[in-house]
Amino acid sequence: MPSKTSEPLSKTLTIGRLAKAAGVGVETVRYYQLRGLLPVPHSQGAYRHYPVALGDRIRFVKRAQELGFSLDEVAQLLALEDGTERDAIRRIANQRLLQIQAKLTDLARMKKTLKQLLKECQHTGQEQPCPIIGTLATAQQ
Amino acid sequence: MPSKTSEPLSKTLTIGRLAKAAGVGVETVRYYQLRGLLPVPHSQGAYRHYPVALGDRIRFVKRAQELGFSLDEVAQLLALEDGTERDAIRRIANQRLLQIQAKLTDLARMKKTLKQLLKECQHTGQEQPCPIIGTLATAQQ
DNA sequence: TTAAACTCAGTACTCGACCCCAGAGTCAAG
DNA sequence: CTTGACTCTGGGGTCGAGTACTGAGTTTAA
Repeated sequence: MPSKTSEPLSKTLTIGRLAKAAGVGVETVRYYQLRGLLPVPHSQGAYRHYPVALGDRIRFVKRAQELGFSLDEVAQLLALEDGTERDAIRRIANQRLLQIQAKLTDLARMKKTLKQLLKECQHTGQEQPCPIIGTLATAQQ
Repeated sequence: MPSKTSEPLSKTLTIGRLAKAAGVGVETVRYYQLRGLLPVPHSQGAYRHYPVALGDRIRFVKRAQELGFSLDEVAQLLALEDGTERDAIRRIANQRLLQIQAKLTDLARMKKTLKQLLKECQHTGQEQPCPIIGTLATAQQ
């Protein structure tokens, strides 16, 4: 029996513990539930009780956000999880895929530019004002 | 003499023309000026007059934004332009480079996962709920 | 059993990046 | 010199993604 705190046998967490486990605030968990990113928890008693697995879900949301997805978009990604409405879901996933590809392309170009910039910046004299940098501001077709 | 409208000989634009040229609203131009993304224009008279070249600058800002840079970060990138403080500037550029690289890596993994997901989703039966998708939510280390 | 810690719903506030509006002033074409 | 398009400052609103707070109720560990 591993218990510093008595959890209700089935592996669920109160909102605070889930939040802590996922590294977010309780407000965020509530907000995500409101936004449909987390299922409505089956509360026995007055408090929400979330399956522990939702910690991963929350972390997934966070990661997707960092990659520039909005919560609505993340919700669509997560809709994949239930497996109903397969075809609609596949369309969405395909869109996201294209979107990701576009971002990758852009970022790659950005990286190249910046790298080039840095290299040339290191090779020009201290006093003339880094002429390549005009490139940065202009040559971004 | 190419003139439908008489601009003051030196190549400057009023805020409206600059905005239109750059594909943004005048409010955005003013806001950017406020945020230090555009130099304070040397106004002869009561109106701002911007060098035409700033259109490129604005477009650069927009593109960088799409790549997930905040205006503050873009301001740092633009600080590259004057060429003073080379070393500080190089540090910033290097940070951005790392940041971009990290995003690229993440996005690439995301793409792979999603692709895999789609493939498997197409191959599993209609009724069992796409078991790989758990992967999406959990296996994103 | 009681006090500390937690949770509830709801509202309000924040922050970034703008957008919109009012009322006044300015510019330049006819 | 007038007219209409443009610009000015200043203030407010919006939207997304939360964070903070309030006053009440609930658990749970001592």
